[in-house]
Amino acid sequence: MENQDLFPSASMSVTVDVLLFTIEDGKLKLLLIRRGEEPFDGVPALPGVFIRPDETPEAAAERAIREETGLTGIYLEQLYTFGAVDRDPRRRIISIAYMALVPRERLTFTAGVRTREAWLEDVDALLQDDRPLAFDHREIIRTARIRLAGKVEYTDIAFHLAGEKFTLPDLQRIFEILLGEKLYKANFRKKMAEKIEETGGMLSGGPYRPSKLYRLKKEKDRS
Amino acid sequence: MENQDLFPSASMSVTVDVLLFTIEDGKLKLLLIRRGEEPFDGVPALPGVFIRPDETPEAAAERAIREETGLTGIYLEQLYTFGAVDRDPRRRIISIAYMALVPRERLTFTAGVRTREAWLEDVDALLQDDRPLAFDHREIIRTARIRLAGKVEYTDIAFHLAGEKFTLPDLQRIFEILLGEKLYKANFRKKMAEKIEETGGMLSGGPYRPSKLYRLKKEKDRS
DNA sequence: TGACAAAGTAGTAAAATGCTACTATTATAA
DNA sequence: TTATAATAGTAGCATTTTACTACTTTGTCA
Repeated sequence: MENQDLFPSASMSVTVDVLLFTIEDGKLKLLLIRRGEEPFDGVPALPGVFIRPDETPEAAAERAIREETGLTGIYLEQLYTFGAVDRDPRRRIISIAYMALVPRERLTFTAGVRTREAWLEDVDALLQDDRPLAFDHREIIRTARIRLAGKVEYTDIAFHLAGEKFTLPDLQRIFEILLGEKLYKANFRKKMAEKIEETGGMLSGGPYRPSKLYRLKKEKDRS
Repeated sequence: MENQDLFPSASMSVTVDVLLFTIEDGKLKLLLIRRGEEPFDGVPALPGVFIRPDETPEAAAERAIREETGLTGIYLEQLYTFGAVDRDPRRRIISIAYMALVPRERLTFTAGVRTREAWLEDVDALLQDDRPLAFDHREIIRTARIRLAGKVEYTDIAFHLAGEKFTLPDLQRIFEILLGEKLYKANFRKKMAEKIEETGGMLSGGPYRPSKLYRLKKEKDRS
């Protein structure tokens, strides 16, 4: 990389795009904004910022989230770097995409300073139809959706979409939404057993039998 | 991303680093080069190039490989993008790392035009000791090693380290090297059965019983 | 007090995995 | 020509995980 080259000083703009996911109404949703300038003025897009010279990509992603939602300290992971030569019609831009996961109850958002509006969009519905999205953002979203489904199986990523305390039925719904398939209750509970612990509390308020509240165990406390 | 920003025209250098893996002498090995200029002149490093303005990151990775080995058309996948502010002592550089996998028999290499020498290094041994490596290349290698072990389990990535035709004992060795653990022969064969098909040929030449040659089935032909 | 409906548990068949031990095949040496 | 070494390949069983059904429990609300 830092190898020399025929064009050693060639430089380009680098941006960060953020895919902020949450679960709402039993659906996986994603924060979109309406662009407030060219190109793609008025078109839905992912929130994003240029990386500043003194800023890591991750810090830039955090800044993008903060600008759009006011939130800090939410779970972030790098997705992929998109670098097609013509992905921006004006000039060469390379963009590092980050996925952010947040429980719905922590999430608030308004239009950013330079953004017309912001809203949550049903991801799977969005990927079905062919509404226009700015740049290559549709491809980025598709990549993220696949990654998310894949990582549910071998990481604890799904827990970032649940709150601090959660019920097992709710947790199961999150897993099912991400995976796109029904799971068996009994087996799901057996598999979760080693990862979670009871808080002692119950979630009443709904009709019918209340469910117990759990929290995610620390990695080290697992059997 | 293509959102406007307070520093909309801030730009930086973007490079690609390549982790070219192969299997040799029962070990996972990686192509390293000795740098031929500052910074880190004379220090081992990953091969890499600056991305040209009219070139995708993937094409740049292919070019880096071609320059060092003469090879084209080998398996490539993006690993991660590294962007610590001080990862290059001179100036801000963001680097996209790519993993390349190639069967040992396809691989030849010599020092590149601007490189002093090139050689294959035992990856796990390298990660044990603390020999100096240029930039954050040690961290990049560590990240790749983990990714590789992880992806063996749920993708066909390991097959890229075997040739077109391979024996099951050889294939099992590749899996074991990547995973870092012994596998049970009988179970391994059952699991591979759906992915592979016999070529009809045998690999003789060794002492003792020859083994059958297989090839990877096309995805669509699998049961 | 009882019905509703979801929370939570039991249990069993089938499939995958962990693990041991066997048989089959070939090259080489005697 | 035969015995032997050593790997290729298979059988088979115990254990664990997964698929799936059906039950019992517990609260709210009429």
